[in-house]
Amino acid sequence: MNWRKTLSQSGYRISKPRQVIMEILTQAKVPLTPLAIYNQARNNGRKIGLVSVYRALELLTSLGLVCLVYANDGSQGYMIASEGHHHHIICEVCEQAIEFSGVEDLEGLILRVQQETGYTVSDHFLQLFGVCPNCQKLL
Amino acid sequence: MNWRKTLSQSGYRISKPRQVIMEILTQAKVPLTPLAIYNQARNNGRKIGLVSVYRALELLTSLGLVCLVYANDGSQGYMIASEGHHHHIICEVCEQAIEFSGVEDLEGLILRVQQETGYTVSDHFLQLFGVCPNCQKLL
DNA sequence: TCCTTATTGAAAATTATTTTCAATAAGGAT
DNA sequence: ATCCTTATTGAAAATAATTTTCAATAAGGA
Repeated sequence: MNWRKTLSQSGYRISKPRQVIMEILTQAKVPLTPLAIYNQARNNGRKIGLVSVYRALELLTSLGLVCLVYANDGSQGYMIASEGHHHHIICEVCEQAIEFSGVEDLEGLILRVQQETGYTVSDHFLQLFGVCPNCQKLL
Repeated sequence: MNWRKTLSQSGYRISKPRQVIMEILTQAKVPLTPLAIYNQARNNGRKIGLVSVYRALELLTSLGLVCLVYANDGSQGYMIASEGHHHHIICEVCEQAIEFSGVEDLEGLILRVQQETGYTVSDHFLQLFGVCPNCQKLL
């Protein structure tokens, strides 16, 4: 299902700022902050307000169309999200981030932690950090 | 190695604010924001500045004595860290967070992702979310 | 095309974080 | 124990990030 349908079917409108933001995030290679998205839109001649960026990101994230990733230093950025549960691996040199899937690989760990801690586990967040193929060549 | 030694051996002083912060974090059950730490110190009659809290947290985190965890909503808090690499599981009801270890369980996943993506993986961040034993009873 | 109302965006308000700098205190040297 | 050096503190100011407010706009069903 594409993001336009997801928005409509949830009762939200396909507004200009939302379109611009989805376009930018779709093409982005690295996670972007709200301000970065705003600046990029401006540079492309698309006039949108920073407030709308904040609001749209909140909405899009809640719908699972966009997701928040964390740099190793704790700073945050937004990326486009594909359907289903994914994780990200981020290059520590160029920041380029890509998705990977693999919830199954965590099953064992989750079961063990549930037994050891008594917690029930309902969700998880995993991110890998490393060096992307391109930056490996340059080093 | 205790935190005092870690600080000294790295050339840092055991100052009052750092002691207060380590005390508070050691006793804390939930991750605390800089402001929360500051307020708690104040309430206990320990007069420290908020700026020092920010500075100390940055230092302590860089030394691995304290670590940053993320709530499911993206908000951040600090927790005491034990030695070695650990992960956290956070209760979505009461926010209580505890550590668990288990880097080994990720080996397989990491190897697979390295092959699939071409990235080399050097670090990772994992957090689980769920309900703690106590909150399970109350539900 | 009209009409309803979700959404926008500018400005103001609030909150979070960082910088500056003189005063203080940690801890090695004496 | 006291002195001395300098890392560290904390108040205030500066900056940055985020949220609120509200009148104007525009999305999309009728």
